[in-house]
Amino acid sequence: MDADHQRDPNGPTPSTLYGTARVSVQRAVIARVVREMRTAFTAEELHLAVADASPGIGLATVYRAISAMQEAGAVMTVGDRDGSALLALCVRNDHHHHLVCTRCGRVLGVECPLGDAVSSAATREGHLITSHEVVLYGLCVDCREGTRGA
Amino acid sequence: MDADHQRDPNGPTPSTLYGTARVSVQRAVIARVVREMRTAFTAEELHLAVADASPGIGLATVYRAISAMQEAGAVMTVGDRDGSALLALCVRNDHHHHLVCTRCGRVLGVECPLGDAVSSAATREGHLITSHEVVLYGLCVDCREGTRGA
DNA sequence: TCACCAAGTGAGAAGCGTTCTCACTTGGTG
DNA sequence: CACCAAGTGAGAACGCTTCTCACTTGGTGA
Ligand SMILES: [Mn+2]
Ligand SMILES: [Mn+2]
Ligand SMILES: [Zn+2]
Ligand SMILES: [Zn+2]
Repeated sequence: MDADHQRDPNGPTPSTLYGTARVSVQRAVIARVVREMRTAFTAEELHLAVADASPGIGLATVYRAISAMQEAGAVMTVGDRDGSALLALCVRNDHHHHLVCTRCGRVLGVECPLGDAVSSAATREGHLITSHEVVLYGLCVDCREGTRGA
Repeated sequence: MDADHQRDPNGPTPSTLYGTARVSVQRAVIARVVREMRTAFTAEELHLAVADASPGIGLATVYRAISAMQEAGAVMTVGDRDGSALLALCVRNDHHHHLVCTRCGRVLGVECPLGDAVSSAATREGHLITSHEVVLYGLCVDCREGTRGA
């Protein structure tokens, strides 16, 4: 059942972001736009970018595509921005987390910084830890250089 | 400026959860109810518990109290439940995170499982990490025993 | 090839958690 | 005690997300 959450390990942009769900022409457009995304984005921002590429695609369709991509493990929520969910394309399909640049919005997939002691189905002081969420915020290499000395 | 986010280190239930904000009679009631909370809670659940102790306190007042407690560092968001923010009382006032029992809702403050490599203002592969979020989910000791063999 | 129909779509309405507005009250300060 | 910034309650408003419904699409099997 984990197959639904595993995508093609070859390359950072799998051929489909929707798992086993049907890929309509609208979803193909949305997937192409998402693959071009290098930063975190909201549903509305994605809708605008999609409308720029192919006008007429409804907001509900964008939301439904986001749900499908989330279920497929291709997109994750990495925070909120003004009440809207902040989304990011997962560029790797193993267990990982995200580093969100608070300056340019770029998102980097990072290895799980939690050790074996606090990994899936591990024990911590008598408690059974079954899952976890980690998000790192900071400056990417480029933005770090840009603000050097500021 | 960090003083606003530091509370009395003596004991797990500081005398005020509101930092420097004014403590009205309504907020005193809300603070007492929150201190009795042993599980994560939503704003509506808190409002119901507050109404049980002292009817007439408005939902907006509960939300405003939550905001004040969050700014004071006494309450943190530990997830969502059906679209509502899940909140938890912070039982420690140093840098820490939370383990939420997915069965009984109990919340335990846990030490930051991230090492020095990924701590505040640390560097990771050229990126400057300024903050992070960590939430652990699993079963507390009691619930783990309750489901033994199930 | 073609009928079938589950899955997807678009537009707008609806839902719902949260915030805001406004007239009023409270409580700390001097 | 006067002052007034801060807080309150009720309900309206806001805004993100989901739902509804009639219609279309596209994968599957005969
Ligand atoms: Mn991890
Ligand atoms: Mn930490
Ligand atoms: Zn950046
Ligand atoms: Zn438990």
